[in-house]
Amino acid sequence: MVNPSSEEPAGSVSAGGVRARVRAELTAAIKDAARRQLATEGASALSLRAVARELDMASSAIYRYFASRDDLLTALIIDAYEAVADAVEAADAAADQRDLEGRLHAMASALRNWAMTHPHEYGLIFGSPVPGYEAPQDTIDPASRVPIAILSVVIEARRGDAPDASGPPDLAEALAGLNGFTGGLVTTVVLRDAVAAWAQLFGLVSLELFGHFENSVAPDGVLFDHAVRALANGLLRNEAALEPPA
Amino acid sequence: MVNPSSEEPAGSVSAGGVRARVRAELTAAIKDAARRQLATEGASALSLRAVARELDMASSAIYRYFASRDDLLTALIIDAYEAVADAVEAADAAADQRDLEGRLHAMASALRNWAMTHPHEYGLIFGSPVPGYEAPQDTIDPASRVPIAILSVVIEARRGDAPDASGPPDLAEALAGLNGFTGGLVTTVVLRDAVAAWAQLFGLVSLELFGHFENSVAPDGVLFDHAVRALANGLLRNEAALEPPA
DNA sequence: TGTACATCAGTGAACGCGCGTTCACTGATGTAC
DNA sequence: TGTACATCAGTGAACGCGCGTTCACTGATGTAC
Repeated sequence: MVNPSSEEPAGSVSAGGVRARVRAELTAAIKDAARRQLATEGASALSLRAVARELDMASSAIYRYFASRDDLLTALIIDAYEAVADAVEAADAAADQRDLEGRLHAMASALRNWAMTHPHEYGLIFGSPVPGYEAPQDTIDPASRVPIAILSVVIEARRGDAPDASGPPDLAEALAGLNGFTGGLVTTVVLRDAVAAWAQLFGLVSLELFGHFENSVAPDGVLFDHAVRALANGLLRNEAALEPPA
Repeated sequence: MVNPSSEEPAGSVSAGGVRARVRAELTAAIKDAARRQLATEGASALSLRAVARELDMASSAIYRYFASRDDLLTALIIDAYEAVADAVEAADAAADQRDLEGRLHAMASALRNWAMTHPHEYGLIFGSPVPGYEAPQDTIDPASRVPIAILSVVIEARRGDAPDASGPPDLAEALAGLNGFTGGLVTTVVLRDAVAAWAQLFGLVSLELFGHFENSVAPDGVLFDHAVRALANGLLRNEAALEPPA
């Protein structure tokens, strides 16, 4: 019922506007407190009562802003998706648009930086799904912004590939869901490489953040940097798309 | 205090052996019930009381087998690491040892298959860390078996690379933690590619399993197959190790 | 083989806790005339 | 500008629940002589 993300309904600009602004502020304060709690307790331990406690209000008051715990969680998830996407897209926009390798590197670094500075929010959206929580439709669009940003650069780089090398039909079918994003501008082999690249970036960040690089890879991002450069180097030229002799 | 994984202490073979065997069986039954619960509720909702309920015993009885909830969780985590590792290593062993690409493909497929058939156990070890749970030392060795198996094939394939192409010193430093595993048999550039490959496999499996491929990549593993073959093809030859023009 | 003792497995009650959500309510803020 | 009414924000008590862990205990199983 409560829909805090919708704009205030039309009404008296001064009076109604005040109420709406206060409401928006408290909504944000609740989400901030929830985020803070996320950082110390983890997603599934997120508690409405604890959030209310931090804000010095009755636990029942939260229900004026979010219909349920899951609603609050959904809001946090959407915010997190938007936040990483903002960071990644901003990094892309700040780069020389002609330097595709530079853009890819900038986006990858932005992704890793955001993850390192918001580890629990990253885990919320990129870790194992929260048990019992079913992601609603509203999360789909925000969730696709980052992968789309990365795919886009690859597509731009490889648009010129000969269309006769369009790859095996079963692969095309497996990637059919991406046609809406790519507009068929690119061969399926390139698309395969682009998805694999996104998986590698996601994998490097997640492995590090989730502790799987402990004692084996330094936490300074040097490996990440080199790996991304190598990835971009292979990906944005034709070499990496070589098919097995088969 | 309770250490269910240790073998039975020396004693009368018949009598002591019976008690120990019964104990081992119940320990396994507890872990099975816990795993079953994991599958429906997720890791952080794992409850000793629910496990006890499923086994028709008093909740306090669990404490004869595991000192605490965290101890049980640790046992499940270790089991899960061992189980994936067993699957991956078995797939490797079953392949023609001379066909390195085949071995890599076999291991990758085993990883994905295990993940698909044990999604919550996969999430337990490869998802976001369970809040408040600190992984003890005993998890380190089992956790490294899979990455080591994968690195090993790459190392074997690329052992002959010219040692003068040993790569930038900062990269060598970042990967110094891996020296114990590789014995310096391989250049740091190859090592970088190997880690990136592991990250890509992990990323492909995790993205799919955690729902990030919904509506974009078919769930039939066709993309995975093609991506792995392309990865192996590039990785096990020299081409993928080409450095950027600097 | 038989007996006295020690060890172990499992019970059930209890402690203290926190949780999500509902409900009837009080005041304050906004709206319509 | 003033008044009557509607809407909204926030309260505090309560419901019913499940949790991890401890404790003193009862029987059964194993051990030593």
